[in-house]
Amino acid sequence: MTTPLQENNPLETDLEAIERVMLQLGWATHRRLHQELAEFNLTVSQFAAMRALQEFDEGCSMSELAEAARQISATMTGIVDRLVEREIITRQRDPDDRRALRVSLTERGTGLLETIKEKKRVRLARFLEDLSPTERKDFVRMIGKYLEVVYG
Amino acid sequence: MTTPLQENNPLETDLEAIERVMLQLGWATHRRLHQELAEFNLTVSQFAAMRALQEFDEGCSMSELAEAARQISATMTGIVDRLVEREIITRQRDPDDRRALRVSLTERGTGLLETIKEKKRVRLARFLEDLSPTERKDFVRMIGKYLEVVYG
DNA sequence: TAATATACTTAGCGACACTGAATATTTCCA
DNA sequence: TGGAAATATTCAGTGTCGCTAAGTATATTA
Repeated sequence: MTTPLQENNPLETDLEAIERVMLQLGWATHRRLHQELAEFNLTVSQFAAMRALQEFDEGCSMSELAEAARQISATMTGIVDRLVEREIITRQRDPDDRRALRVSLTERGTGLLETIKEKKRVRLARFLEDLSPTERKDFVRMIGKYLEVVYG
Repeated sequence: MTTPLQENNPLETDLEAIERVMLQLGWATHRRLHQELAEFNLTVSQFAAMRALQEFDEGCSMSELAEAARQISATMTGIVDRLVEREIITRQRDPDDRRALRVSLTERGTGLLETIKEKKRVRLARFLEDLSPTERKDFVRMIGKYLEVVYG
């Protein structure tokens, strides 16, 4: 079926372990976030859009937002529709290029985002307490490298 | 708005960095997987169910599967419906408890799962090459701890 | 054996996420 | 300048989630 696992090949065993743990991490993270966000009546995609938007100081276009949140713009239209309706973000014609729209977080949206992030920080802090300063640095570095190599 | 970032408090800065990188990891992982699975006409939830199923040697009940894949059973019914239709898994009455069902991967399902995992391993191997054996061990250990502490 | 508990499904709703086509605006170039 | 091509976005349609509430069938127990 697949290449048999070589007991004495460390690369092979590490690979199995990391594959397993990363898949688990990905799914667990997503499901947990989905459930946490339900409390705020937000979906994971909406949250991702809000986070992406926060990275742009002056707002951005629909296509920029779609790219940052890894969506195609047709999908983003619906997500933005619902966030605009709830006054979490705004969407206005760009005066310079009247084909485009400029999207930004409202004050209310920014506040909501911070509330949610604050809740996550509490759990995260418990994890960090168990790591030494060096381990913390290494963790960030390794995750960063993982993102870079595996997700370009 | 939120507590200002203390430049000289290492825990605080690490927390920001990890919060950022983990949110990014969660969303990037999910979106990438979503797109990769499209090639196989599978959704992320279907893949999660298949992976969960693989952990049970003798198959499992619908409720066990739902719990392992972090779904409620009503949702799992639909996911399983579609996988059964495509002969990726089977669902049969449990002879011992006729309320329950036993779900298992078919041979075809197992093969499909391995094909997908194999593709992921290629990218993962590139990441592992850049890490020392010690770093690899630390990585697995830290992700494991993260999962345990943050997602219980 | 009747009440209760368990295992699972159905129905219905809102939100994705995709494709393909339509619309409006801008840019490019002959 | 005038029209084709490129760009930015939306709309329509389809299938899958993921949830709640309500229903069916089987098992347990008082």
